[in-house]
Amino acid sequence: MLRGPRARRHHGGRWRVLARVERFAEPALLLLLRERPAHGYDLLERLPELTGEARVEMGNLYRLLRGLEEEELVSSEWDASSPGPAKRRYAITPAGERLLDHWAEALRRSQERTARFLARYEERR
Amino acid sequence: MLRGPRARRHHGGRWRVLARVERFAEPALLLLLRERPAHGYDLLERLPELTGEARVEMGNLYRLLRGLEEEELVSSEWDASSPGPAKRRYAITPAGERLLDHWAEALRRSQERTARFLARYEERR
DNA sequence: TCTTACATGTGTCTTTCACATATAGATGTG
DNA sequence: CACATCTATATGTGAAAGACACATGTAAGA
Repeated sequence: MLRGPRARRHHGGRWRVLARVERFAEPALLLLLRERPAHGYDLLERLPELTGEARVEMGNLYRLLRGLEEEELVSSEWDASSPGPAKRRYAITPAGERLLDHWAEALRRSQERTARFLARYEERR
Repeated sequence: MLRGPRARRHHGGRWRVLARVERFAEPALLLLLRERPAHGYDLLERLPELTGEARVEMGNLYRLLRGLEEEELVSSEWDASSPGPAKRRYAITPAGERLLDHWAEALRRSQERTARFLARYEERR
């Protein structure tokens, strides 16, 4: 129950807690794409700037990108211009920008909840 | 992909984003129990003080409490003193308090990550 | 030639969580 | 008394997100 990907056993019989925001990869991708269009591998390398220690797994990233495209939150096309393996270049859509705005609001509310939690935690530490 | 329990369809064909912290019910329970021992139903009513709009579902709460007890993060005993249906009174253990401390640290790191995200979001809004 | 970096994917299992349902004692209301 | 409601604790089940492993192909460099 406490085991698993988000709270892993770790040397010394303690649980490693990450306290990640659910589906944080999604707003992170949208934010990176709002700054500039990019392809998947590029996003994979830039994501840790936003997600930190909690890396996004490669396979899931590409699935997430295709999911976002199905929802018309991003668009993509094969980029034949540059050399090397074929790459798909993604760009954010207006609907994607609106969703990012909603994420930002939700993240602000999340910040407030967590701040209240931490204040209450410190109260009688 | 964007559907489901955490991002629900909502009037007007838009996705409601909640941005909750994963497994937040766990530190919330530990914090409430550190303040004073309580039984499940009592915790169920007090949890919204910490979780806000994101309610904890009853069935999952009792499962979570038993899971925490298996890990010896809380202890419990049947409370025959008060009238009404039998209730199980939970208390936090020293291991539970240590885990709560780890959650607090993780939540602070989460706050910083989210703050960086929001700052970057505002940058070129 | 062989390895490594770049680039995009699929298969599959576990964990978390939502939603529905079951059980039972106590209390109030017609 | 019958019936509903509140208190209290559970189980069953299915969907979504994510971890981990693997597959495929191009290109550059040792």
